Amino acid sequence: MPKVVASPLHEQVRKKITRRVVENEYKVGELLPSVSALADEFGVSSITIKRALRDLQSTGILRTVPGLGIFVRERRRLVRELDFCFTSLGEAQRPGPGRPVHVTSITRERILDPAFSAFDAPTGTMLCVRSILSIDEVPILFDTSYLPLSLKDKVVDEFGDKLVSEALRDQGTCFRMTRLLIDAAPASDEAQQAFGIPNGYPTLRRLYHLIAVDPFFSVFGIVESPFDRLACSIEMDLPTGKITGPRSTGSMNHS
Amino acid sequence: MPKVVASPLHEQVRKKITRRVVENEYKVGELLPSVSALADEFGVSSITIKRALRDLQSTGILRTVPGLGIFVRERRRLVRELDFCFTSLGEAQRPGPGRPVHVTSITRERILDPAFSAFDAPTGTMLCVRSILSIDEVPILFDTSYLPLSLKDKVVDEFGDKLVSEALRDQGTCFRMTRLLIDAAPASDEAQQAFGIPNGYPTLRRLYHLIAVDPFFSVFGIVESPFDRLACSIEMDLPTGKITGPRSTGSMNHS
DNA sequence: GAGTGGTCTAGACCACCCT
DNA sequence: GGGTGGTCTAGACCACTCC
Repeated sequence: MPKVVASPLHEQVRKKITRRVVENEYKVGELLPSVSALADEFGVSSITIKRALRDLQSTGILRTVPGLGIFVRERRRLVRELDFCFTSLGEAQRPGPGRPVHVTSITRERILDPAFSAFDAPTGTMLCVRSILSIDEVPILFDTSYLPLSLKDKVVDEFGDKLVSEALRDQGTCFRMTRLLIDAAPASDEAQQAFGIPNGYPTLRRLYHLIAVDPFFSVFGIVESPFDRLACSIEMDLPTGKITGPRSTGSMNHS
Repeated sequence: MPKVVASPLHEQVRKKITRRVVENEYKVGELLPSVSALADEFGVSSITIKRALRDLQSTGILRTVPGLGIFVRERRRLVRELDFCFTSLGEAQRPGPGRPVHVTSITRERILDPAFSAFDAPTGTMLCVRSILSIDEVPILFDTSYLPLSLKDKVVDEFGDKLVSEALRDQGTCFRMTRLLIDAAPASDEAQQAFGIPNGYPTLRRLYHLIAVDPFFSVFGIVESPFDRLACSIEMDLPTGKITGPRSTGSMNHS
């Protein structure tokens, strides 16, 4: 007799709820039944329902409002053509009403994230600027830039309405090469706070190393975006291997 | 008087345990103290410890072995230069001892993932081939390819030791363009099974659309990798915006 | 058998929202 | 007040591993 191990209750419940969302039984913007109602319906304890709902947190399909209930979240995502520095967002990033870039901190820190070991990032203390770029009031990018300490006075007045790499370029710093490393990761503590996302939420990251013509000047940094707010696209001709475009500067896209 | 809301116990515990791992107090490969021991030490219930440990699942820093305990996992990751089709892994992917590519299923399916709406993917039934690419016995890529139904007989014998896109190219199919969409996402059910990763685990995804010279022939697909097993890199000259390389064909990297 | 972690439950307390 | 979900606990049961 084959050994059949039933999947855990919270997993069954999670999948049932997921199915109801993707099949539009629970519609976007709608309030889900209360935990106790779901517990009655599924014939399990309310704790198990809570467990299932909590495990759905990282999928981004739900939004819980304290005291009100749990809603089905809209899924809409920005698709951005991968460009040479990748921290810009074209016209959407121009300073203007709404001030899309907000600097959250300027500190002195070492580069600690082990992912930077792929670059040969310096180990000493650097100037660290963190900022949030929003579009239509929605935070999309969380940027952490590491700059030489000497630079502070020169660029600090430009912060507040553009990203560090943009500010430097506008001030005449000439970069000759960009190294990018694209990966995924659970949200950092800072990103959790910046985006209001829960622990473990998947993010798309772009670690960058901007190499200036001045051989002693480099900018390191990392941009994080919640997985459901940004994706990046690339097109290339196959015989040449060269990148086509960038053509469009970012478009909203249901996904 | 400022309102100070203490962070939840499970969050405090989670951060303490995380800190002990990153600061090497709990070393790689080592067994963590048992749940009850941690509960005693932190002065909380064992349930709260379990909760904290479960929330650490998606960070990939722990590995729990049933009946034994919880270990600190080694963090080592493949960094792969982004190339024109992005489903290949250079020499590592050549068929040989160990048979790195394993086809898990060949079915007929529609493309359902809404992320494909960024491409103008067909809505009809297609031939769907899923396969796992491993390196050193470790699964790295989970590929889902969607092909025209007519193609089955022609390529099916090539499956089993290479990815679909590779097999097609080796059979003479000439592609003129690749469209890529890179994003992050929680692991799909299939990826969870293929990689043995828990629900909600962040993955790096590359959706691809290979456009053949034959205007009626297209290949769509998606490659998923756990965030802690693969990252991709890119270098470009800045004045031209052209991609440098690919140079190295993949290297292991602590991160 | 004694240890491990995973599951499931009941029950209590809290903060929040609406009426 | 009565509704919501989030937190924390105690306790029971299970499957697993090692001795």
